[in-house]
Amino acid sequence: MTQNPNLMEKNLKKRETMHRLCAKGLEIFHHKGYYNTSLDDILNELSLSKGAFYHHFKSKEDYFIHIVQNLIVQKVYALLVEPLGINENPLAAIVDSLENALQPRLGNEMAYGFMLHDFITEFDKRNTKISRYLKDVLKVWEVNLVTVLKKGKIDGHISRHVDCEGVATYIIASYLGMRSLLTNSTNRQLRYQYLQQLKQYFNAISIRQTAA
Amino acid sequence: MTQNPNLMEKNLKKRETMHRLCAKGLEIFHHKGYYNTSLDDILNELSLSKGAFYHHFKSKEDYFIHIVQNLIVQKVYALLVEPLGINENPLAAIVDSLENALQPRLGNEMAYGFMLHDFITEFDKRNTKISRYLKDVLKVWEVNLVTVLKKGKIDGHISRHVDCEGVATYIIASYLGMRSLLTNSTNRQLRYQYLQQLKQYFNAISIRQTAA
DNA sequence: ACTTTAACCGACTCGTGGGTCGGTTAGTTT
DNA sequence: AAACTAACCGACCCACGAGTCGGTTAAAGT
Repeated sequence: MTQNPNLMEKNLKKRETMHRLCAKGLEIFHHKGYYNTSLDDILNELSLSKGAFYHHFKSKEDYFIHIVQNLIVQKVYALLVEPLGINENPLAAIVDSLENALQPRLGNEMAYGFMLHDFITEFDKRNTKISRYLKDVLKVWEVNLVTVLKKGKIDGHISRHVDCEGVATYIIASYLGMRSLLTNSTNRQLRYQYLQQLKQYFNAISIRQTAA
Repeated sequence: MTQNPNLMEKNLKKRETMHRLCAKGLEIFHHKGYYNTSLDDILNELSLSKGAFYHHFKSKEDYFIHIVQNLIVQKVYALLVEPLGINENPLAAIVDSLENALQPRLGNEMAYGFMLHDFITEFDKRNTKISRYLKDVLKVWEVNLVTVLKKGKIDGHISRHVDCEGVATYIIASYLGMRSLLTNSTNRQLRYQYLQQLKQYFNAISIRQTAA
């Protein structure tokens, strides 16, 4: 019960190991797929044992849910939600955030930007519990998109007759699909084509700013 | 070597069993996922044995490739390629085909319309051989989309400055993503929103037909 | 110093599922 | 009718991977 510095240190150790497990787990799960990755694959890389793992997590499923709630949520916020507030014009902000999210990340973590979709499709029909957690994360993005779109209407950037929920859905759908097409090929061409067409679409729903 | 009617009959028997296996396999694989379905799951439903299976196919992988090349290709053609030729205006034809493909099919085979995407994401990073076969099928759709889009330009339905490859990519991406969002919920709302926004987008790249 | 406990170890169990193999049956050929 | 063979049977093998459990170590508490 004593809350002295020693206990603190123990907690830190625990947290650090759990974080190492989660980080490496996310990396390998995303690379090879959840069901195609055995715990030993991860534990070997970290020189940890089964015992260590089950000391910290009660199952592989529990483990992955930790990863979703700690790491994946963070990435979605950082890449897709927070950037929405940067530009005063929401459509421009969305284009910027997607362009950035589709960039292959520096280092070896290519296409690391947004793994949510890969996992959603993997767990769909296989593990409804995990699916729900993942869809919740997606919902966060959607809600934020709708919010900035509505604000864009008020601020006169977006045509008043558009259906913000519909637009958000369409953006998400096209982005998810794009991510599917991009796997295997870090294809600059594809990314460029996608962003160009997205802008075309945005033209159709935006209010042209009369220059001067 | 004798090509008499009896041999014919044998071949028919073989073909019939293989077809039953493929059809049921596609149904269950699509429902539960390839890796989540054991051969026994399928064989029990058909009251067939391991021996029968391995008499006709050399492995589970070989089996699935048969399914792709016989059944999935057919469905893609029937649902997404052939309808492109019906309407003289390609954008209208595309909208119609997608609207139809997103309809849940009659009977219990809901969302049966287009399973290609589910499989592509499942095999990505897990089985590159099968992935290639699946991507080839997707490519067929893409090529046909580009063809009708280019024809649409010539016929004066589509603005001359658009990038047909880019448009095809964008259509495919949004459609694949839409399919992801539709799983679990046979959501009429989502489908409607998607088609509305697709039309918005098409407005941006089409040449308005001056009525009268 | 002695005990307790958190963190970790690794051999083990056990269910699952792809693939094998020695059959049996029923129809065909000669 | 005997020999042959395609279609099919189902018990078995074996690898793999999630989860278990009785340890060991090292630091903390007393």
